[in-house]
This record gives sequence, structure tokens and C-alpha cells, in this order.
Amino acid sequence: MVLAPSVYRVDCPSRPIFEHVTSRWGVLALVALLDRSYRFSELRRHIGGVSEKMLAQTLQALERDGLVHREAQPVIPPRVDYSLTPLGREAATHVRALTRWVESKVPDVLTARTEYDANRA
Amino acid sequence: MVLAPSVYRVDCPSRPIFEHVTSRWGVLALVALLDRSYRFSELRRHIGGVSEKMLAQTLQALERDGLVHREAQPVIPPRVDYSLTPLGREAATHVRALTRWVESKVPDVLTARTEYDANRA
DNA sequence: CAGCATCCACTCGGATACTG
DNA sequence: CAGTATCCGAGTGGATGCTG
Repeated sequence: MVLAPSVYRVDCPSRPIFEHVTSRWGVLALVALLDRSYRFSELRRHIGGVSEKMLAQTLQALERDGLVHREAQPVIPPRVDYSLTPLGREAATHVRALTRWVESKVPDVLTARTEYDANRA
Repeated sequence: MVLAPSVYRVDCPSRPIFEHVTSRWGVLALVALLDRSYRFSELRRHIGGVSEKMLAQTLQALERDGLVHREAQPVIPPRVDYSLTPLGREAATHVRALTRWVESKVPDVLTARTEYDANRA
């Protein structure tokens, strides 16, 4: 077997999944839902800066991938709760680890950038 | 301290870093460089499907962030080697863990999608 | 070989308005 | 409240051609 790992194939099926999970709003939704479940608007306020459209789109992709559980209660006014599935919890844990690492290294990166920019001016 | 974590701020400084690391080509470059160093074109062939422009852009961002080390040898024809810095190695390890997790869960996700789509037709 | 500059098609994502 | 539909501007990313 000399084929390249699937991650290097253009049509690699894991790429869309990866993008859902690491997308701008996907990351924030997963990390938020790791703490507790949220209603739609509640999650929207919590994240901040996300449009209805993008949050709905993000949650649908994650739900379809089996990472997020959507529970719509048949009441008026509508009430929909979002939570993580066991699979989603695993994903969110990885993502949170990565975001935490990035946040902890922000100073190092800023230092590196300053140095990089200095060697160009 | 009741302020929201910085990751929820629109201008959160970690977001661009995170995006460099999890970007389409950033991921593949980091994972590849975890094994060994590469020359530019060599890395380009290894990844496959990436344009010169995007690979150069990706590597520059990662170099500026202090994750990738670029070593240009003053020879004709030019030879430039790319490798990971210690910081980059940490990042790449996290990223690889996430990609591996995603790849291992592709079957589960596909199953979930089928079920999701079935409940809509 | 290792890029940089330019052009351009396309997609993403935000704002707005509307529905059950 | 929890979405869906439509429009549209900005940015992404690919193709091409050129340079040291």
C-alpha cells in the first residue's frame, strides 16, 4: 500500500467534517455546548457576533454529522434545545484542547510576529 | 472575573492564529512537517492539489506566527527548507490528533447523515 | 527552484425581510 | 421564538505570467 493517507486526497471525506468542526462558529458552538445545553437564541447571545443564518447553518451541519442533538418542543412559542451527542462531546474536547493551546501561546506568537516583521523593515 | 473568555470576543487575537493552524492547507502542511522537513516544491507535491500561491501564503503565515522555520540556502538554483519550530510541533500534534479523530469517526458521521437525511425525505 | 503580481470566478457570510 | 429566503458586497483561492 503506497497510496497517500486519505487526508491528502482532494476528495477526502473527512475534510468537510473537519471544516464543520473547526469553522469559525462551529468551534464556538461546540465549546459552549460542552458546558451545558442551550436554546437557539440563548446560544446566539452567548457566542456573540454570529448571525442567525450562520448559527442555524452551523448547527444544522453539526446535527447532520451526528455531533449535535436538536430537540424541538412542540410548544408555542417554539422552544428548541441544542446539546452535544457523545460523538460531539469527543470532538468538542479535542477542539477545546486546541483552542486552549492557541490561547496559551498567543504571547509567543505575538513575539514571533514582531521579530518576523522586524527582519523585513 | 465575569468577562467572557477571549475566544468569544469578535476581535479575539487567538482567532487568526487558530485559523492559520486549522486552515485547509495549514493542517496538511503542519501534519506533513511533523514527519520531516520539506523543500517547497517537494511539500507541494506531497500535499497535492495545493496551488503555489496558497502554499506560499500558508507557509508565510505559519512562519510569521513562529510555527514554521524557513531556511533559504543561497545557492543556484534556490533551495528552501521548511521545518517545524518547537511551538509548531506542539500545534501540529494537536492538529494531527484532531484529524486522526475525525478520520476514525468518518463511518459514524456517515451513518448519522444517512439517518438525518432519511428523517427528511 | 522558489516565489511574487495580477486577474477573475466563485463562495462565504452579513443584513434584511418574511413565516409557522 | 426559531427559523427560512433572498440579495449582495467582500474576501478566498485558482490560473497564469514573470523574476532573481
